[in-house]
Amino acid sequence: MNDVGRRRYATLAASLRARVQAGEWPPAIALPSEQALAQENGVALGTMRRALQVLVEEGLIERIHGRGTFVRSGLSGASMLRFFRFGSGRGGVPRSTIVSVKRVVTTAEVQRQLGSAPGAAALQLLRLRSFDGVPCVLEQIWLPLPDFELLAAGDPGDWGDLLYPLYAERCGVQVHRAVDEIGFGSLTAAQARHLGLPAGHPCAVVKRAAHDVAGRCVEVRVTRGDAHAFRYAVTLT
Amino acid sequence: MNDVGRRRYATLAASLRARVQAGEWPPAIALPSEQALAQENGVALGTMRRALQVLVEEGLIERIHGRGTFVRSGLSGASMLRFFRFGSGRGGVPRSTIVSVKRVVTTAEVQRQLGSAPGAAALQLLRLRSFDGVPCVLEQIWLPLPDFELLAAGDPGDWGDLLYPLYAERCGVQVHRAVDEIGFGSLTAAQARHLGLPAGHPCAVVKRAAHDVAGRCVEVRVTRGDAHAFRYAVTLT
DNA sequence: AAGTGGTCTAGACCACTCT
DNA sequence: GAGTGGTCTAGACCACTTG
Repeated sequence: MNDVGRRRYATLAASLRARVQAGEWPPAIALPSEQALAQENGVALGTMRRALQVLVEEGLIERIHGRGTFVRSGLSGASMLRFFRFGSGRGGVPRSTIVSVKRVVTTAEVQRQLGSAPGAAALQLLRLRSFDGVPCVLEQIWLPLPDFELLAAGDPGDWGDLLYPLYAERCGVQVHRAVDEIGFGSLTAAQARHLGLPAGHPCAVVKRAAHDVAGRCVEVRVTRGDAHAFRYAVTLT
Repeated sequence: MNDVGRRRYATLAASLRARVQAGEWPPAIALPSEQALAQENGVALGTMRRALQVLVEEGLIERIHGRGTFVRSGLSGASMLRFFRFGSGRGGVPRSTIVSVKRVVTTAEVQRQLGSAPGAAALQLLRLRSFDGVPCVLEQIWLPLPDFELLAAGDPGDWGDLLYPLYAERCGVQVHRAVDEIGFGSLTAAQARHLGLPAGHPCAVVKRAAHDVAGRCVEVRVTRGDAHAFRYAVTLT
């Protein structure tokens, strides 16, 4: 609890981080100006700027010249399709089809990732994404209940093609950070049927854990697509 | 060529970048101090710091408290093994076996990546890496000639287990940046034989283009390993 | 015009490394 | 102790967005 010897901007950054994670500033309403924050904390303007810069680099907030400083809203460009090259997919948003929605008791593995209690309930979705009617990837998705109770009630037909905006609008859940783990496997007969591929066909498997701004896991997702369509680039420096 | 209206630190950063890429400061000898650079360019210290910070973020230089500012030397942690999970590989450096070395005329694809002229010569290596005598990944490597002429002459037996330090010591080539593109495929009979797997076995394929500090491509590499041992994590924010 | 973040300055003082 | 980068200050001025 003692800050002696600690860099002042780091202390300020920690304090601001806590306030952001506690939801003090909802997305779309600005934080106090750097002037105000500096005064409030009795530090020079440059020091407060430095503290804010830390949170910017963490991806927690964004600063817009002339407008203000804002808590970053949901993830953009998180589509699984970025892992695959499909002939017709010219950057557009692929169609989403919800194959099934059921209330389940999570398996131990999913439970661990969601950080929920043993025997906790979840909503399990099966979702197919396609370009021009051609199925590309198949997704299994688990959402913790009761947070997503409103989705369990609704009609999947009007959910649209993107899930994260849906989570935000209907359930007030903002996905802020995600970790994707890439692996390899082969399709079960049932999975292959949805994708129009032979059973046992090789597939890329992307396991995602998505978290909100406070670090709580709000979605577990397993995506499968044809291994031959998989491509992903990494830059090292 | 005109800097009017441009941010001063960006101009300074560009100037420094050019000098670094021209090789003005070899690795291990320090750049002038920020004081000296600021004075030399007639700007405040903070502005020069900001310019240096740009190059740090680009991964071009690194600053060490109390010692000075240095051009970053070769890539570290660039091992292909980071893409795979093998039972025995507890973080150690795997053994490297050079299967073959030959002088070749590059294919169009490799030529394009190396940025060399049509019909240009290259050195082609075939390399097997193993833990405890168990082969893990197989690599095809192309190196532009005449830059790597000294390797063509030497005995692969004394090359050791790491290539990038070898490139630096024997040929004066520093690998500074690399782009790895991940995909999936299957092994040819010859490839499978080296890895002790059946022909046609699914494999992960990592295609790398490695560049020096000036941006020139100095190595093309294709690495293959058992697809079932592949795993890679990506974080999105 | 008022308010926001971005750039630049000039200087003090601190922390680390080397000799 | 001399020299390096890292932190912090106090303030001027600029560029962008909004009413």
